[in-house]
Amino acid sequence: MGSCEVLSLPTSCEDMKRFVERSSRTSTVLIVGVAEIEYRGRAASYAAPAPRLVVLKPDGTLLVHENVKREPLNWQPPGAVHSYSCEEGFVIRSVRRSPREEVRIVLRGVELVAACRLASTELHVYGREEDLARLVVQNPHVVEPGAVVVGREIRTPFGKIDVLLRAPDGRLLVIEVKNEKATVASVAQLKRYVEYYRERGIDAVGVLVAPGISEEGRRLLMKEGFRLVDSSSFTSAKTRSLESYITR
Amino acid sequence: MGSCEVLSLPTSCEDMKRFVERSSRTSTVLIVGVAEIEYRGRAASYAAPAPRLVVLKPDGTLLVHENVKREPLNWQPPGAVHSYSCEEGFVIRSVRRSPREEVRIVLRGVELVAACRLASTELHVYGREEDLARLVVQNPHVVEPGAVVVGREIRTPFGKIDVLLRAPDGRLLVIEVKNEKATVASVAQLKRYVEYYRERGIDAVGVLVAPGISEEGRRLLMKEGFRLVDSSSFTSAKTRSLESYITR
DNA sequence: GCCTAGGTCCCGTTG
DNA sequence: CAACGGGGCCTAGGC
Repeated sequence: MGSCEVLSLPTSCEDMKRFVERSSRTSTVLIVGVAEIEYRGRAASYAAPAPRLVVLKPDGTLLVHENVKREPLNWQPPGAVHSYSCEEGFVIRSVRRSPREEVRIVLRGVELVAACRLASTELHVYGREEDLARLVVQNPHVVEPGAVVVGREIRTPFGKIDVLLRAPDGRLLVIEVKNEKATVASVAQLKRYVEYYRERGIDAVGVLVAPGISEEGRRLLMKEGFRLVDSSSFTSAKTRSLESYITR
Repeated sequence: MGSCEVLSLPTSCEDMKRFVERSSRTSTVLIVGVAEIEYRGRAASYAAPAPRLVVLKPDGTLLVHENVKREPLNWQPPGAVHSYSCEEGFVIRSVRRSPREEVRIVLRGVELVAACRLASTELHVYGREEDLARLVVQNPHVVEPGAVVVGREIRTPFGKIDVLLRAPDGRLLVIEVKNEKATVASVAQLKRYVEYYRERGIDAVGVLVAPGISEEGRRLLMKEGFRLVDSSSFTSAKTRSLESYITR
């Protein structure tokens, strides 16, 4: 269907400017060339001229990539406004407000300019914390026999509680779910929620549902008298749903 | 210097395979085409065939971008190993161990294939927490007149303390530095450090150095009797150094 | 807009 | 290797 348009080089800066202005509204523009980059905003940085890849997306996203790393060297998130000019070279100025941030790129030796219409889909990712929380809600007995679900994503002044259960003896079970190994910060988070109830005279106990915990996390957990439920016990079910999902 | 090589299309899958295998050791490879993507690892996802940009870096990084968002739809961090084959289309298989993760991309309608040698530099970003902590170490009096520096990045079982000061009255001042507005989690972190000392019978007080704090953060801060030092008071100095830096 | 928390977070550093 | 915390984190969801 021919969704890419490649600008034939060499060309004048003005031609490049016209090409990019025209195509960047609907297409993702790729530019490879010697780029000098200044960034000022929440922090600041300067990168001396070197060959880099610049990606401009129609939603205002700006990416500057080098030969290494998953992360761009410099960037602008969606919503930034780009403007182009011909000065010391082809200049891209990308501005974002709130927070006010600006990236200025000077391109000199341009090697490749292409504009491609790409998709913008919603990717469903399976196997996140939300999925694990759902499993807990559907099987509260894995935390404690006879426990019943009180609520999900309960808001407190200190954040949302993943799952709230009530044990047969009346105590509240505050459940914090972690998809990956829990850390000391996970336990601290749980502690904030439990203290919120205890300060209101409600008997609550913290329960961490995670596939494991760091040594320091365990220490704090013990000190607070909280419990750890190993979620690997029901990862088989998780894997099964995952398989059915991935194979369409 | 001609650092980009563009594969002329259309071409056979075998030619593409050879081109990518050859160039991907030293160059960043850009492929635009209709891509179908499966990911399995810490989570799992499936993306139906659609036009997308695939970036392969020599360090093993894999990126799949669409028309929107700063974040790639799918990816593999540095260290992944890519292999290529011709099956239902041009197939890229990218495997990472620890954690074991795999991305499989099937490319059918290929629109653009280019390989470019890009730079790999070290970018110095100025204005991060480290810089603010340095300012505190150099000017402990902004926290408390007469305070002296005890240490920096002190390790406790609950994490590293940014700066530790001793007040003229002998009390320890545990300083937590935040480059941006502090949150409830920042205060909780500080609380862990202070409690560490108090449990050992050492009189300690928490001080948060930040350009501001969220309302809930402030509430917890008050409750704990900690102090907030507004770092905007010495951002002028920060800005000055930043200016001298950015203008080379 | 602020605030909270998750993320296939990535990334560097240290033990 | 694990663990911890920063990051210009980004992104989604509430309010």
